[in-house]
Amino acid sequence: MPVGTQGTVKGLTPADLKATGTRILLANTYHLMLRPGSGLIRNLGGLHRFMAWEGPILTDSGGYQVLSLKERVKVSEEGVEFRSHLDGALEFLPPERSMEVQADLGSDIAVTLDHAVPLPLSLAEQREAGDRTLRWTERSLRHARTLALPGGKSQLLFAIVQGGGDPALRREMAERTAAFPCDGFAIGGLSVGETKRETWALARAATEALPPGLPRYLMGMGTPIDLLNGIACGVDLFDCVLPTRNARNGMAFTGEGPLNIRNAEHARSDRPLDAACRCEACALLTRAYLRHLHLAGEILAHRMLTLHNVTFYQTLMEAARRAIERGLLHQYAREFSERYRVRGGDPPAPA
RNA sequence: GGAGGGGUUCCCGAGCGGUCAAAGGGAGCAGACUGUAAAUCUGCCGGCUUAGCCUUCGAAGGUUCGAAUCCUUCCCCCUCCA
Repeated sequence: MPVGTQGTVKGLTPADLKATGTRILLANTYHLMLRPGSGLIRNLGGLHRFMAWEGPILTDSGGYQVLSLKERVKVSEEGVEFRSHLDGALEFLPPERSMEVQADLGSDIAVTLDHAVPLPLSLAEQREAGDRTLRWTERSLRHARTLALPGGKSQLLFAIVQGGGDPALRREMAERTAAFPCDGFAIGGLSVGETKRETWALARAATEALPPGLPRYLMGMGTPIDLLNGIACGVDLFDCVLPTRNARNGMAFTGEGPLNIRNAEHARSDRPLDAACRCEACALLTRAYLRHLHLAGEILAHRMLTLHNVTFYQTLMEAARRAIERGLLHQYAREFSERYRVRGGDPPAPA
């Protein structure tokens, strides 16, 4: 899922998104609640109509903003208190309100409100946040069932697994989350300070405790290698800002690893970003031209790199799906990893 | 012809006797970014055998323990008056 926090995948039109192979988007409760307001979107027929996107939308509950806006947030048992980053107004977001906003938006998949915490953190605090998440999950799901969506459509509900950085606690939280009646499960609170090795141990601890027949969504990750590792751990759905944000910051993902289009080595290159890519940028534009656009601060650079990166990610997922169908996922992941070169990062998939 | 202002490290531009290899910005070079307060942020940015040394503030000479800063001459540029 490309990330469309504010009801837009920055720089791309719905038609662009279709061309990338995107099927489902993510949008954000907290941001759309503050601006333009969920009531306004509901009155205009819901988020799909508002942003002219016909495909499915998953809405994040706002739980991540507890991390990303931590200096303007106070968490209590009742819910999350935000000091608006737009005008400083006090906004209270209890689990019930998050579900109401998501119902107003009319997303196809709503996600329960969770309490995400950064690592490292004391085990007692990790447990406290996990327990609170379970109580909030219960409240979120109970309240969501009382809500009507615009146009009478239905909405799937995903519950979020927290549990911090301890695999045993993670497993316990996943088991207790799995007991809730819902349509799928999200794994949150990863890539928040732990090592990659720990990330995958935690992800596996979670997926192994979740029912095999329902979708699992790994929240917020990751790099191309992360996605393959996540799939190997039994994850079905991902979202991440890397392909879009990094595109705007000059980074392009390729089969040979990420590249920084600002780098002088591309100044005279008439190669495309990735010769194997089907996107418009790769079909028509050279690295030298894209570098020029980026250094000149031209908006087209951001659009083209975003289009490329999202296409690259969707192509990677299509290839993974085909590999799974043929029982060749591990071979595919190994071959991809061998070609994909990252300085100093992204260790190979766990056994 | 007269009066005045100025030439600073790639560019713009501060400095106006020591704490100056010289503020700040730009450009350039590199890096970071994982449920987006991000078209953002960080580092480097004269040279070297880098806790030090060498070269540099239009040019040359001088004053001084010490000069980008003061003096002399010269070379350029700009503004106003004629």
